[in-house]
Amino acid sequence: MEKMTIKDIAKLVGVSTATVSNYLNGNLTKMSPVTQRKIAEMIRNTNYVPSSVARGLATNDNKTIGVSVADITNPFTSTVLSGIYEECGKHGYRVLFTNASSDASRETDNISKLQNQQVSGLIIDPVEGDSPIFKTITNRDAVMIDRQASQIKVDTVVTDNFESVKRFVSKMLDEEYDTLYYVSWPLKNVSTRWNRYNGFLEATGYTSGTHYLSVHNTGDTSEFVDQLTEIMEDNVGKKVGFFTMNGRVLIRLLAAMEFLGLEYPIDYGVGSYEDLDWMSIMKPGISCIHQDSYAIGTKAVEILLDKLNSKTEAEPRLIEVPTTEKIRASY
Amino acid sequence: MEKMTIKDIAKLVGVSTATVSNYLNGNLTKMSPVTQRKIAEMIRNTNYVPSSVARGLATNDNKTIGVSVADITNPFTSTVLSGIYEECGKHGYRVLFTNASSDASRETDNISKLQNQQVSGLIIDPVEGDSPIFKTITNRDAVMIDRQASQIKVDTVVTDNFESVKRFVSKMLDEEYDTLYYVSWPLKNVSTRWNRYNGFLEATGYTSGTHYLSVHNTGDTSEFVDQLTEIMEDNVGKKVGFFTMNGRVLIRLLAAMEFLGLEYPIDYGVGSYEDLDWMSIMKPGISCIHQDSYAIGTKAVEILLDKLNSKTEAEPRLIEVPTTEKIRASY
DNA sequence: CTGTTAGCGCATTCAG
DNA sequence: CTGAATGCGCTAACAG
Repeated sequence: MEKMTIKDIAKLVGVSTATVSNYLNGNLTKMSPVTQRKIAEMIRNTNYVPSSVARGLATNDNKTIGVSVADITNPFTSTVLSGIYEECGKHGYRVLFTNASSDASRETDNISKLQNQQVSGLIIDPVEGDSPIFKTITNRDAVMIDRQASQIKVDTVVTDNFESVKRFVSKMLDEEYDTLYYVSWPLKNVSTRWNRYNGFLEATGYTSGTHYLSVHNTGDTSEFVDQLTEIMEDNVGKKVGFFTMNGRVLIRLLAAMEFLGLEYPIDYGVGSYEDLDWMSIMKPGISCIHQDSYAIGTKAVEILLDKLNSKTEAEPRLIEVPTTEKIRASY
Repeated sequence: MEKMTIKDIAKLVGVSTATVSNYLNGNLTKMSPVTQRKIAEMIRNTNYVPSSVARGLATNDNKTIGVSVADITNPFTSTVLSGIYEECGKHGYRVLFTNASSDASRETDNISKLQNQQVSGLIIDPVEGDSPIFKTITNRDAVMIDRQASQIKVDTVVTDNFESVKRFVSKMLDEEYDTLYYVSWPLKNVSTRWNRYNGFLEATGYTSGTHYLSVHNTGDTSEFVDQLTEIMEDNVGKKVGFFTMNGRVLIRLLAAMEFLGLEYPIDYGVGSYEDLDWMSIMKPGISCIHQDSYAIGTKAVEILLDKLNSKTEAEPRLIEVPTTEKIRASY
């Protein structure tokens, strides 16, 4: 059973390759119903499948969208990817996957490679808000997700960071905390971290730069523990709470607190962005903000394919996907 | 700046396309050093990048490996994928991603699509141990990971399931448990679940079919809670322990126990397969088996590319990646 | 309604 | 050491 080509089935049916090609592309008006039927049957019998590679060469559009993610290991990201894949499948697109492992230079590399593979479109989950490579992408064939560039040059799909944190932290405030802290990876140039921080500031009224605590995602957390110690000492007798900007940061906080012999919700209160499965079985459960990662993926694809089909370049938009709250008992 | 082709740079340099092609493919002996230099320079100046699509058509090998995963949302799987991507990149292969969302028919679909996209090779993380589509894949261009087929027809890379569970459970036994239970998703035809169960049986000496508890990964867990209740009632005054076959199952168990008002390690002991970041911050920390998911990914790619390059079909092998133990205080 | 033909960008003989 | 010619599988005018 050799690999069939369009020529083979044309010969078998007794028509030209052009006719078969037309059939494959749905130009049914260009041939008689009999021919259609004969071609259809022959294709079924031979299990013929057109070569997407050849088609890609001929049409200069190989129906694949390239995805660059910052870190596939992040549970948020894998859910987004599943959304992307699902939506692409619905529209007959494949997905070419790349992962930067949180390394900006890897990302640059990945994106330029994707561009050179002549993908139809690009979906980028950026490592940081800025990168020279971003200058090379256009709003005609790309969309960004999760994190927004400092300058929005292409459509960007993010979760509702600012407002949802503002709302959530306001609720924490209702519990009469004396003081609240925002805990995050180093803010750097990452929009999600900043937007959540700003939502936090808006709710609390604190001034920027204060009530902010950063952890490094690398091994050593002694510095972080020291800062925490100081904060807790400064606030003896007061009610102090923390808002962590994602699940992994929350883990750092909890580990550090455990190390200090402190327990929530007694010694401190805590709430977090991101809703991970294990948060519900903590004792007590972690109150958090649930984001619809899957929808971010599907939405991004929808927008992208829309653009690809209507070759008109529009103004870049910022789409915010709403969140929900899971109130449990951690604060 | 139009898209350059091999013809363009051939013309610019003043040689034929064949020479440029030879240069691109490292056949440097076929041209003078001067020509090499001129071509090299021209390529640099024009930012020329050969079209992988065209090359794919011409060579009938488009340097992409297709990946079919059972569920990208599984933390295990995303780490594996990152390993796959990394190793592929090192060897100049791209990765075409597909996800079955734990649906066997989606998987069949995905794999047959990948086959029709003329990928160079296939890596499959199967939904179940058996599927008609597996008959269509050969050991020349595919490897399976994580779960093994009931009949090993292609090289398969898995974690050391049986032995590591056997060892781990033996240690639990040293703590003088009166009785131990294995908790799992329904065993079905999934090798990882069975192999871990068999390791459990080997260590405990129980007979197959006993001391086994299954949870469904769908919403309702009332049945599971009932079984648990019964077990705990049957064993009042005795020391009872549980081994969960992965992190998500552990979560179900913990949630159910919480519902019953029971606490580890007091009312029961627990250990688990899989080492997830949150397990260390549970109180007390969860003792578990740590598997090297990343290595599974890289290993799979290594084996696959090996096969692709040495077109000789060998006997399918089963490769087991070793695990390590994280002993904390949950039993 | 159907067939001819010329590419798409590159690799690969085979001559020179 | 170099180039002309041919083909990979398919699409897209353009004729008929």
